[in-house]
Amino acid sequence: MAGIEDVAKLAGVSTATVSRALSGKDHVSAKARAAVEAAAAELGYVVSHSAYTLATGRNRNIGVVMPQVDRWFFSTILEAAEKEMISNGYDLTLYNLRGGENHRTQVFQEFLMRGRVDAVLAVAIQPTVDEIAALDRLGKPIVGIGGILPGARTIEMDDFAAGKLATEHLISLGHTRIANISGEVFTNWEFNQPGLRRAGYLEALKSAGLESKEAWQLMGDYTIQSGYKHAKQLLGDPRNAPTALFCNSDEMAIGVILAAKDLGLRVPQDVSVIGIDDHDLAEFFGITTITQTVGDQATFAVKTILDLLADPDLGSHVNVDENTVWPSELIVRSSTARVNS
Amino acid sequence: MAGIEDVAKLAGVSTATVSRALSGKDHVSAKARAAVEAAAAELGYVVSHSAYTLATGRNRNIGVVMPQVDRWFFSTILEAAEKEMISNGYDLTLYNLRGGENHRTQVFQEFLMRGRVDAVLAVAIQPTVDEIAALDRLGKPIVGIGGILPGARTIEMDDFAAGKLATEHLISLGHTRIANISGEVFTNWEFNQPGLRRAGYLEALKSAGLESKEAWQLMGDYTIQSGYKHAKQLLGDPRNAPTALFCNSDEMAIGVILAAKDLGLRVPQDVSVIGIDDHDLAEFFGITTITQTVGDQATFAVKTILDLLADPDLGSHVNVDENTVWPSELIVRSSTARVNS
DNA sequence: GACTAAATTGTAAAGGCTTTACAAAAAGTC
DNA sequence: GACTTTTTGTAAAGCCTTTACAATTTAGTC
Repeated sequence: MAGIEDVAKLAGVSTATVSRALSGKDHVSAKARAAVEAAAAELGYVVSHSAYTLATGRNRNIGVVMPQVDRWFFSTILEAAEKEMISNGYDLTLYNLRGGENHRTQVFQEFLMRGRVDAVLAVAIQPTVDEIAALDRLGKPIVGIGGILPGARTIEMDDFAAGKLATEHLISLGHTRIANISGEVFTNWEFNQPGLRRAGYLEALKSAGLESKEAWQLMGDYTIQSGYKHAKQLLGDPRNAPTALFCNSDEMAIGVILAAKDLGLRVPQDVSVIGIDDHDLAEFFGITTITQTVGDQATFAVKTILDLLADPDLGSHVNVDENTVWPSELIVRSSTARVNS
Repeated sequence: MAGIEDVAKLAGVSTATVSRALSGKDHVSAKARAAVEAAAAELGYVVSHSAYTLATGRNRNIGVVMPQVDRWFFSTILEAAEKEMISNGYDLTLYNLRGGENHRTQVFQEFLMRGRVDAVLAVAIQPTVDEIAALDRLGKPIVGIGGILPGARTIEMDDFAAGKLATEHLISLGHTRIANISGEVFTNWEFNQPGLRRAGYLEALKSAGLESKEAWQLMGDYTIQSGYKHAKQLLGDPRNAPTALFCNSDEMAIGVILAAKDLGLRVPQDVSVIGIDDHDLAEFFGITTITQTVGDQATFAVKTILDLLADPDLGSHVNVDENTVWPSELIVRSSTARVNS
């Protein structure tokens, strides 16, 4: 393996110049830079990453922590985040917290703190105040997506407002019997996003002087299967059947549409359905939904991290826990219509 | 930040003993080990990962290279691979090659070669012979999923056999008009898996003395939308309508089912559909399919990498390019039935 | 208790780069 | 030609562990 000295020798300069040239610093003549680059290419030299890290304290590596990977929301974020990182020369190290409390602790204690990463992107995960403080002490920025983190910058859609807007849309179409299929929160370190959306739903109903039955407040798990199961149950029950459903995810809305079809109900003539996400499949199924452009959220989050890394002062307790409310808007497609009275 | 010397001082031993104790090595008395652990805990000491890497040459980090993340196949692999790695103390660094040739070159040259990773898991990606050789020279194992890599260990399902089996299943039900919706390969570094499945399909037809029309050989992109579009077109055309479709993915099979429904055709009475994957949704939609247990493939691949890392001799050119044909089997559900003659 | 073998511990070098202060050389300016 | 500015080189310190080897301690045996 060629080292920096070999390159210096071949290029006819000193190691200091090689270092300066290769890391794109000032005070290097064009000629010297070219010679160094040529020599490096010839020898197949690449700087030793660990030596670089040891000397500079920088890893050029960002840790992404999420509760799971194999669902639309998370893999979409990963896709966008990786792209933004790699094009800025940063690696993405993935920490999936699916393994429970022990696993979670291990990740924070052993991996994030050991200085393998320069910063952390927490997706739909709520680190403890202590964990955030510890990272802060190490000078490692942390940015969150999906909820508010005290002591860190965050990006989130307004889940309460989204729940309210979705419900208001249905109310504006004359619906009075409106159900909500929410999501479940399994651990105490995830955000209570389903609760907020549910609250928005209840608020909208209340403002309109409408009621929500107990039977209309369901708990799903974001999947098509779960939307289907609940909708079949609900729409098949003549005493409780609502005329409209607000689902916490587009996937569940798809499940609802399929269930309605199987019951011989037409969407939207007999049942209206609205989701949240603007999932890849939403347009295909004609789902009225509320966008959250998650890929863009991820890109923005990574940009914020890179800014923080470039100028550490930005993070110094001034605007640290600034929360960006991500814009989301209603997209009306063909799954909602005026109630059939 | 506490360093190893601080711990040594507090525990009243040398740095060498601290190192031995903390990395679980032999030749440390129980007393010394306890003292070191107590001191480390008190000071909140964690070993510097970069110094560890510089001293040992090991990163405890495995690079995963894939052409995209936000599709079922890839995110399922990622989920399983991360789990296996983290529980063995390895990090997963993600390299998504979606950005085209330049991006791909950058990843191989700058990231993989720079020694940021100890090994590479290539998913549905075909590195060049040179790239594999370069990694080999650096002593970095590379294991592939999804196709055969000359010079590396690989795991793949037998795509030809799967295509043949799927088609034979349809033939055994009396179908003679069988179409295939294949996949597209966009870059020259991805495996030609669609081609192999198509070849299996053609072989099965040929063996049975059946023909495949040009119109029955379609090119999809693995998505529900694409299955729907092609199926609607095909099933709606009275001259060409097949009685059965073999799809390269379960998602496309779902699209076919939805298209059939929209055309008023019953599945499986009027049209049979078979997919490949055993996707999360396959059971829900009652899709007859061929399993490929991708999560298990990923786990196995990571285990192989860890073995290779533990015992480098294993990789020394003896069985290097051993390919594991991953078992896959037919799961018959309710999307296929005897042809309606 | 002397002697040998085994286990434990310490010392010091190695690993490969970046940084930096200072000095020296080259280039540019009037 | 004197003076300023830019570029380059020198050389050492620093980053923090691991590990080979030597030294020391402990255990075991007769």
